[in-house]
Amino acid sequence: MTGLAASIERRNGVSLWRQIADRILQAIANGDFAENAALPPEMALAERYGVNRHTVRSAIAALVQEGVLKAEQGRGTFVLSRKRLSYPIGARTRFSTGLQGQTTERHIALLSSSTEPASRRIAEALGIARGAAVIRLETRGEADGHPVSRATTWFDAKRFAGIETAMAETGSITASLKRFGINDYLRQSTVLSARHADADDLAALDLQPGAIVLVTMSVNVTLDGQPIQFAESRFSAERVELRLSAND
Amino acid sequence: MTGLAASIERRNGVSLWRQIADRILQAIANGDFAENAALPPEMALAERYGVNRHTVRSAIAALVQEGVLKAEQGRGTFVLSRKRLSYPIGARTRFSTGLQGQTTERHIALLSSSTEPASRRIAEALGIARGAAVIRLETRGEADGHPVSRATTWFDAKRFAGIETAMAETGSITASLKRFGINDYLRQSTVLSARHADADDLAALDLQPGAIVLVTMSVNVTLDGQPIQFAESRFSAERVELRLSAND
DNA sequence: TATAGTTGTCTATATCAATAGACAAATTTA
DNA sequence: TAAATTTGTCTATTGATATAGACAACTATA
Repeated sequence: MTGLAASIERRNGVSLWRQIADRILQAIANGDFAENAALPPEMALAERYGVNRHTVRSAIAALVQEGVLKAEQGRGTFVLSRKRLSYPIGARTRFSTGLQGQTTERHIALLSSSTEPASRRIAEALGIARGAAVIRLETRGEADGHPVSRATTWFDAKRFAGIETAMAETGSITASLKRFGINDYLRQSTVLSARHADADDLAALDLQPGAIVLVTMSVNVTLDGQPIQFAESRFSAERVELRLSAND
Repeated sequence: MTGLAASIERRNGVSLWRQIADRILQAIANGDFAENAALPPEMALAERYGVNRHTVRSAIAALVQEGVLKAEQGRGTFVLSRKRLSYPIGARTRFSTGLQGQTTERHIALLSSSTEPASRRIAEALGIARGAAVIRLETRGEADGHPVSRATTWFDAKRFAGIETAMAETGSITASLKRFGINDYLRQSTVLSARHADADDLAALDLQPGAIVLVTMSVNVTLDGQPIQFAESRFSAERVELRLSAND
């Protein structure tokens, strides 16, 4: 709400430069800076946060490294990257259609797949016996070549044998399910949480350590309520916001 | 998914002990430990994360300070606190009814209120002129005496003059709106994001520095679609998860 | 062309974070 | 009771984090 303001805490296990970098990222994501706009000078930021100029420089260096900012000696420091993508969540959520108008190209890349026995949680969600075989897909959602989400998805192995091939070929869950005779489906429930990104998230989403991910756990069902898919998706909180609409 | 596993990153501005503390909190919130269950011994944790025992001890010390763990010399370290509250988000979300069954007592405390000119964003959300007077309420949602959420809410000052008094008296948005002739309302839209808690969040939600908050920005409307309220709410990601149901 | 404003680099110092090892203190188990 | 297990305390060392100050290099502007 207040842009670059909001204060900084000491001795909490998070370094000052990391906290300041987070605040700047937040401000950019909130749209407080236009693209190519100049950041306030280092001395001004140092004063605002009550830290040394070198500490601010560490924060800026990290963001330059990340490709978010560009510093020019004598001129100033400039914002390169854009606002957050707004990702809709609702009963009819689809990865590719959701981002229409915000990006031009999007697809889902299959990173790996395996078959494993269902844990209790997954068995419950899919309505199958605990320990029954499930197919696990590790995927990454990409828009305009940039990673947007990282998901782990489980399907009943009996009903959806070979879905990993369909995913690899089509790059789309919706298209893959069509091959199994499912022409429409709904998102039954979603549980939302947030945490620090782990090593896998960092690599897959091209994040800097310390980044935050939004986590959704969802169940998709056929129109008559039969569960078909359980998924845990991770989104970069810096790059994505989730939007819930009433009419969806 | 994998409980206490998930690895740890170095040189990223977030100290190892803070990262380990976060992982333990996550595992507890996920229900990987029963209440009063023993944490693995310090040496085992140190080995699992590839760090020195003293680093694990720092993480545990922080969580003991927070009241999440209790260490007993010679016996072990034990989990005190419970799973996350599951907070429903949907068209008919209400603070007090949402947590039914999970808590016994809940209300909203009014921290402060003020009148200010509407920013562009708030004017748009409420469908009033930019700069028109709006009432701003700073509130804290509490359940069983523990802080759950911290919210900032804006109302059209013309239509809802004196609503701060109603809030202070009733401790409920729903009850306050009734005094203005609004017997029912819907949540029109919600935008969800996450960030590190700022100083205000830390104080209001009784969090440790470095904690993550889930942020929702929502617009409530009357049944015929007239906007009445714009709100930004912050929830502790450690203590709360947000649940989206299809039939809501 | 000065001058002011800005980022870049260097040196120095103090504190925090992390590692390492040793042993004490308390509890549980054989 | 003795041994094993576990948390608590202490000392020492290293590297990362943060502060402080000075000055160089570059840009825009009066």
